[in-house]
Amino acid sequence: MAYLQPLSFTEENYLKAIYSLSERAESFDTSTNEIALKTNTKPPTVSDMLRKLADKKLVTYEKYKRVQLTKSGRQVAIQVIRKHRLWEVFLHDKLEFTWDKVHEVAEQLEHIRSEELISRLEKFLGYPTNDPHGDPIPSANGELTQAKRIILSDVGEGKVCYVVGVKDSTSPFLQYLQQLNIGIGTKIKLIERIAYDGSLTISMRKGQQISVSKKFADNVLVTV
Amino acid sequence: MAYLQPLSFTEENYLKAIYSLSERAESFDTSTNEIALKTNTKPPTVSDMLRKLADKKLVTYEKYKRVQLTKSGRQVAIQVIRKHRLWEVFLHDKLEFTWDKVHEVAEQLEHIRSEELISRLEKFLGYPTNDPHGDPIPSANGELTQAKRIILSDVGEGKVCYVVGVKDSTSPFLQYLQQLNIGIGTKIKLIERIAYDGSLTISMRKGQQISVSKKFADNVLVTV
DNA sequence: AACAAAAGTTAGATTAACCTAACATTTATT
DNA sequence: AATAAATGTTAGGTTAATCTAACTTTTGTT
Repeated sequence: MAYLQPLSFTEENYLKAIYSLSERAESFDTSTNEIALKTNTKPPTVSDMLRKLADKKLVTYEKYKRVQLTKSGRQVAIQVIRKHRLWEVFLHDKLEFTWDKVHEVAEQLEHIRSEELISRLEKFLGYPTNDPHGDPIPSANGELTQAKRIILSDVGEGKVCYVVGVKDSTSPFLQYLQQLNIGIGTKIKLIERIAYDGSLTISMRKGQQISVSKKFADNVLVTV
Repeated sequence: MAYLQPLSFTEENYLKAIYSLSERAESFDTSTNEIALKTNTKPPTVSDMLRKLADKKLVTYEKYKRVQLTKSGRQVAIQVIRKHRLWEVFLHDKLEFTWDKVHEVAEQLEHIRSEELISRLEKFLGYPTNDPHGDPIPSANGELTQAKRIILSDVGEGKVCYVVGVKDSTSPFLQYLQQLNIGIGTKIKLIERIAYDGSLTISMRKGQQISVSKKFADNVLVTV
């Protein structure tokens, strides 16, 4: 559970990668090649690292088999994600970075080592529950409460929902969102669904109605 | 002037160490052993690093001779110091870290690479000119303007001054300051100097008068 | 079931940052 | 000026993280 030696940035990054690859629908493990892809390294490098992480009891791993995080490995990964997301909130809310630029800087900040820093930062930010992309922020003890999120396309006609995130986080999409003045927390009412092409008529704020494509609505995450 | 490859954390730390060792009264250079001392390494490690930094034109260095920063080496060092001090202000002013704990965390934060981050942070903090220890914050273009600072002991009777920093930054001293409720910006009026032992009677805020020793007053930096 | 393709590992090198032990140079002192 | 002390460098080794090339195991397909 506790790990004596602090982990290197590199080790933290591998654990984070393994976490995100493992926590997908219906898979609790991942593979050497997938990790290599995600971390921009080559498979042999990953093999070495997996042996090392297994020695430290952070992953369960046997040659030629798929990898899984142990309980402590998962805790480390979640703490890194917690730090990443809190820094993203800071960059977005306080420093006014745009959505599409917070990630890169947070990638660096997430490795700063100081419990006190993170708890003070969290307090300073007002104990946020979601990052600027709508992803939930794990609590200090590693709990991750995920509100039920659906895509905007699946909201019923006449229903009201709140934007909590996006599925696509590429720049063009994020920029379009900004143009439409849609962000985290935006309240949206679904006026009408056009059967022909799945496009939606929605209204926001002062009743201004706009039309958005199905492709767009598939990439906006909301809670009802 | 421009350096193509970004420098490693380690290289930045050596440059910072060389800078602080070089910028002391009457010396514009430093030595292998001093650097080893400052960076907690051994002299051979420093020798290697100096050769490397010399190749990158960040220091002027010849075997067995003393080292000096080049113009671009100095610029790099100053930018690191700028980042360090801005982060210290953030930690102290926004996250309410105590004086004595900001340094350690800032040592890590100072290496985060992002021009935009630093300029936004600076703006967010209100373009501070000094860090929580009173040291001046270099401007984005590397200028360091040092307001005239004198020790509290040298303030004339009846004169008013403002605390801008400390000479001693060990914990016991900083804690004593906190106890007296003296910090950066505190307005102090010097009431009386006792000739016998050099101790001072000062008043702050609502006229509460206290007495402090010469030793104490020698370590408080102020501007009049 | 055979075998090719895909996935994964081992072997052997490389680079950065460090070390100790041994050697070289500079400096300070008699 | 000779020599001891201090300072600095070289040589050779270590560890972490990476790579390519060659090999092995697993998987998927005819």
